[in-house]
Amino acid sequence: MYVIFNSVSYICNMKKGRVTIHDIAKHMKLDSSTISRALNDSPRVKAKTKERIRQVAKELGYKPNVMAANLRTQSSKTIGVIVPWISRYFFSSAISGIEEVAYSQGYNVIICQSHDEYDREVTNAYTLFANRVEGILTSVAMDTIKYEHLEQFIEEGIPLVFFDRYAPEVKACRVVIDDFKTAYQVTEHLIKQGRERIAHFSGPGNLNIYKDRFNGYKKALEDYGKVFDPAMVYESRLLIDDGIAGIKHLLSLPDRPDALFSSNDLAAIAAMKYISKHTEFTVPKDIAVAGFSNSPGASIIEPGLTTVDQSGEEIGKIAAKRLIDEIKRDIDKGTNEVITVNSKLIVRESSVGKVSKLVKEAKP
Amino acid sequence: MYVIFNSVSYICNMKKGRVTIHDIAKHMKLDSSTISRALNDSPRVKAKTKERIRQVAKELGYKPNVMAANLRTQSSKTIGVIVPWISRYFFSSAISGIEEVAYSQGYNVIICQSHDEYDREVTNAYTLFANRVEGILTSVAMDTIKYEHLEQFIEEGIPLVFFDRYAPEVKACRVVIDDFKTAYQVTEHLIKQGRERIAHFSGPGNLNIYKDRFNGYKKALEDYGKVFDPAMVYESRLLIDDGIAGIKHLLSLPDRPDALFSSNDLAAIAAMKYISKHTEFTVPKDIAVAGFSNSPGASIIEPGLTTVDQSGEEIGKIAAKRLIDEIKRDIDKGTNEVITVNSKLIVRESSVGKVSKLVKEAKP
DNA sequence: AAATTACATACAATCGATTGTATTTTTAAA
DNA sequence: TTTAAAAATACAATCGATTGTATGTAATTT
Repeated sequence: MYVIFNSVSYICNMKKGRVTIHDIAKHMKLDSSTISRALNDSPRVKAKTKERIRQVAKELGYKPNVMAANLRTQSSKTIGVIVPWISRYFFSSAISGIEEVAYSQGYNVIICQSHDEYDREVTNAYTLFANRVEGILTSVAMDTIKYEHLEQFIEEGIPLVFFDRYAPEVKACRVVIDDFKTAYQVTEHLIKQGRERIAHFSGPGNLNIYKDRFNGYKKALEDYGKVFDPAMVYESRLLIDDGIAGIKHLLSLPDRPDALFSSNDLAAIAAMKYISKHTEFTVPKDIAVAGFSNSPGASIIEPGLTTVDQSGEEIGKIAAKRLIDEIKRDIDKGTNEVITVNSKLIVRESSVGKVSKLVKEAKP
Repeated sequence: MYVIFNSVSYICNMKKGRVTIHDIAKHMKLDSSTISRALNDSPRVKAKTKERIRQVAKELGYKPNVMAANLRTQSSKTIGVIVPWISRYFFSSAISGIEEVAYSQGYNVIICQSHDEYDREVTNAYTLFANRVEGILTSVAMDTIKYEHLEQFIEEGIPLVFFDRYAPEVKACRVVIDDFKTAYQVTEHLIKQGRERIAHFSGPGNLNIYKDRFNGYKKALEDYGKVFDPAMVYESRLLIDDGIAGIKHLLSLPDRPDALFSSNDLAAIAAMKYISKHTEFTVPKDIAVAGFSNSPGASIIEPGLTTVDQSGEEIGKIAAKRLIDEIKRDIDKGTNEVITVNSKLIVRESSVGKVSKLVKEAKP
């Protein structure tokens, strides 16, 4: 019979030098491999021994060092995420969904933000690579027009899944909503409310989502026999100031719009705020407004903002599931598959009702 | 002279087996230790050799494996963050600030969410420990009343810094705003607008921030000679439904309030929405409303919500700086130091102006 | 009781980098 | 030219776990 517990207290007092399986092994006069197998519940260790080992491990305050395990097993159990801004509602909810799925499957998540800048995105990609992430989830920066930093992952066999904003050139799965279709529906809705001159806030043309939304908008106009007027399109980065500048510009035109479809909620809300504070127009009477994304602000503003519901959480979850699937199955990588997540038009008061007389008068 | 580049293409084609310093060493007929030193710019390697090594490393597509380096150096260059919800604006902006500082100092950030549940917080803490994070930043869950899972870090010499919500029992630095003082100011402001019956939405009593805000509210009432009426305090988890239920309840009282100070914006906005949609009262005429945190919605809602500006980004940055300081200096750990970040009352229309006649009449 | 099998555990290499010490090469001084 | 000192590089152990192989012991079969 061994008496092994009397030195336990001594070991526990050792501050820095964490307890390793070798310490346990020494204490129990066993080999570290047996400890490892026991703690991993291998059938190669007797049940009774396992129990004893677990007991001692607990008493010694053993905590596994996953870094060591990962090095040995050549797996990091980590996935990397690059988003433009963590604090944007859409992205933070996507991250929330990603984290949810990842943790349930034993993966850690390392998060980086590109601040919508290409250079930072490249640095982030490098960091994630050095950390040997097993997969990447990303929504590309507004500034990104080269993609080698993303392609390197695919070349090395590390799966990559885009969500929301993707790089068409890169052969990777993408989880998106049908931007074209939903933008079409938004525009159609505005047309059906009797609007004649529908303006559009668009984002940087290199991003698919904005291109698609623009195309959906344009197609709807054409299908319903409205003239498409380039002067009605205001392209920007869709920040608050852009929304203000955009609406200011559009309302100053001789032939001003009677509706606005913004490619995101942020700019739409900024525009609405500007209209109600600094102009004599009212929403929706004089100008109907619709946004995109259904951010929390859309249901707070008065009148409620018509927008497109796009659940970041759901998109994040689906993207994470797909990524982990690719990691685990170790196949199917590099397919260009497109996963389309449901999105739907949410009609609120900002776009409903007949256009006001004012607009008609303003026309020639 | 060596001719070493002709086999490079062969190596580059090797998919899985990543290039290591040993591969470079073999190719250059050098020792891996020299490669390591060269890539780390050690003075022990000749400048010319370094240049050659860097060149070959690049050609072979070498990417360092930080996991291996970390294991050897006993450092993970990673800090862990546990927040209740990533998608809450305050937390996502705090994370944004944390990430900002961390990356500038070469640290990665692993993020977990507790969903405001104790059990998940414990699991998260365990995961972060296993990943050998060098420090922890956390804002504790609403449900947390035991703290061993946090204390273990301090016991093991891993610095921990609280931000926003802290555990008073745990001997760790905390980065907070002066909740008592600002809550006092909010209440004072409402009193100065001539409000007589000020209600309060409070959060779970085990969380310092809500306790402090409540105490600030109470103290202001006392200082200004108002009676403190427990019936005017509604305690909840401050979610949207809680805000609705709370205002419903308060307005149904025989002696209803003429002002509301909510411990967060979410519930305040929910209450305002309820008031304008389902009652005959108006804000601020019949009931003034103030919130806490200055979330984006506060400036979107009409009338604008009076609230307290509390920059998540700044708090996150300061907390991260402090944590990294503790990690690096390897001293000063376990001090109970409190770092107070500026916060200030933002007065908007929701609380300004004289109280309406209606209220006076309702009084005895 | 001898031989065979199954079971439990030990040994040793390995993952990819870092780092103290030893050795070789180069340079400078005698 | 010989030798000492300095510079450049090689050797080898290490971080903490995992895992294929070897070894020893107990259980089973003949």
